[in-house]
Amino acid sequence: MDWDEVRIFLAFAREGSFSAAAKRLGIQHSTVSRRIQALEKKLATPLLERSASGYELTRAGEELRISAYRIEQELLSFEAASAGQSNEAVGELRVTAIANMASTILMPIFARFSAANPNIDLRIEVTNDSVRLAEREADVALRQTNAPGETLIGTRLTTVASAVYGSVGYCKAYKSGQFDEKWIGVDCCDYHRTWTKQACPTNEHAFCVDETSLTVAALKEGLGVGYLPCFLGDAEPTLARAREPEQQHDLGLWLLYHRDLRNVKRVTLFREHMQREIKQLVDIFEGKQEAIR
Amino acid sequence: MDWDEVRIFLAFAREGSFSAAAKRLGIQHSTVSRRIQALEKKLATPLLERSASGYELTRAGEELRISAYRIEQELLSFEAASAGQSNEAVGELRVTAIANMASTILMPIFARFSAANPNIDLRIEVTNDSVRLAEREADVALRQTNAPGETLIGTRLTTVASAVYGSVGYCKAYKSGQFDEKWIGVDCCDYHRTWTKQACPTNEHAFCVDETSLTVAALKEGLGVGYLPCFLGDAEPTLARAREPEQQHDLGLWLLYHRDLRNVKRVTLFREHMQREIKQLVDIFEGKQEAIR
DNA sequence: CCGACACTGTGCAAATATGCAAAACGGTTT
DNA sequence: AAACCGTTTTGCATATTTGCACAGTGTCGG
Repeated sequence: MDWDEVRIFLAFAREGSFSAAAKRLGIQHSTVSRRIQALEKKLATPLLERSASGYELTRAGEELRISAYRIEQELLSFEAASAGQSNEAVGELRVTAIANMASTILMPIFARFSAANPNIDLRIEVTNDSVRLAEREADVALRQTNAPGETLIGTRLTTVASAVYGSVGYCKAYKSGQFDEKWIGVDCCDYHRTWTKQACPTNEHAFCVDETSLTVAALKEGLGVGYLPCFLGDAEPTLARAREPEQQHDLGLWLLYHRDLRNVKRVTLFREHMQREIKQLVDIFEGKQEAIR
Repeated sequence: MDWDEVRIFLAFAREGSFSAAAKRLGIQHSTVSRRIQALEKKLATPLLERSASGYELTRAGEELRISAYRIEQELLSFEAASAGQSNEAVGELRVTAIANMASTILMPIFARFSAANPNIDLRIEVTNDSVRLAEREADVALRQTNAPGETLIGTRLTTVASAVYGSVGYCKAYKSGQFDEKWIGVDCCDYHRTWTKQACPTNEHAFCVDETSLTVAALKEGLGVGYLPCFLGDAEPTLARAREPEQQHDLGLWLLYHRDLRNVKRVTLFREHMQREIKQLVDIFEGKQEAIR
């Protein structure tokens, strides 16, 4: 029995299709298909069967999935332990961050880390949906939240304040009482969706976006007002605050990683780097206007 | 990371050399060497280092060995469970038996099982040293013992009686008091060695053998007397009992297998077959002379 | 001290697995 | 019903891995 086929099967069981599994594994779907076939043949047991929508695991397949998961955990924790021992700042470090942050304020920080640690190849990946660090989809996750997962450990880097923004022109006209505020419908994350709903209970939006960068662009066009993290809104000279930030909209910026990685050099280095750098930007994140002017 | 490399590493860690690992895995030693090299490269951690005699595992290697062992257990128990579910009498059944039995009295029984179950490919392997059923070196073991391992389960098929044999001519001459009995030195198993020592405390042997079939041949030549299982000694017309079997020399014949395999069809079938067949041969095994005459 | 032996590393040819592209299939939409 | 999308399967050329043979090295025993 080829143990590597179990790894491939696990990817398939997670993703639900050969194609998706292949994509994650970075191999061809035909290979996934063939190797799972080979596995079934060797075990003399079908592991999956066609169903109405996609595939469904058989009982044996389900059990193998569980076993494979345990094996994965076993190997991941071994890898983490062995990396912790060698204690060298080498290897790959996969960081997942939120799009709007990674492409703006964080990028120079990443760049400096990379320059300071040339032997660590840093891979930044943008993922807005929650990433499964237990399965090591990434080594480190940067997340905005007030309730970080329990099984993960990490640091609260800073507080991210948000406020209501509009274009400079829009805000001026609005404040002089020319018309009611129009809210842009946002669907980029749970927080912004909820806050918008609270601020604009009628839920009437003439314009909707599902991505923070689109919110910025829409606001610039004078289409209305909407929530933005201050570090984004304040950085745009054509935008102005329609309301000042409120504490209830504060979010923690967390740097999270799996317990097993807590002693791995490249992770601790990255954590310390982020803490140092973010500390200098705390005013920007917390929306202290003085920091801008 | 290729999980299959962990499997190969485990074999290496067990056997202590590339060659031996390759032999057990049924692949080339160069492959073992290359894949372990590849594994070390991927982990960026040395797993083994040269030492005075052979290789020695590094700390990381030792940990990987432990992880790999757990993984193996995980997969073996999955395989057993999945085979148990399908409940079909198909697949490979690896039986390990003692040489002198397998080649004589048991062979017709194996043959009948094979004929009755054409979809099970039966592999008989002769191993005198204790086999590790936990690592599934075999599915079923046939062993002579009075203390079967605790972690294994199985059935006591019958009692194997042993007696002292010599050639017909030798026994006749000896019984008529022409000379003292000469003991052949045997080293085929702990039991025979111990018994021989007890019977012949001087430990003076003009002729020594280390295999039961050699004992038979030596006895036939009239070289002396020695212990044989009755089913072997009685089957040889040119041999006669120098002494009758004693109860203290009785051994249990056990059919042993791993707990996980207790519900696997091909194993239960084999067990039942063996029980049925051996029951008919109980007189031969217990050395009841009437059975022969 | 030398030869026999067993083990590991390397070059090359053969076997095997992979990627790629096209075809087949199922489900959904127009 | 037809066209489309995403997915899986299949055939084929290529890339990789494996086995094999040989060379190099260390150990053991005479």
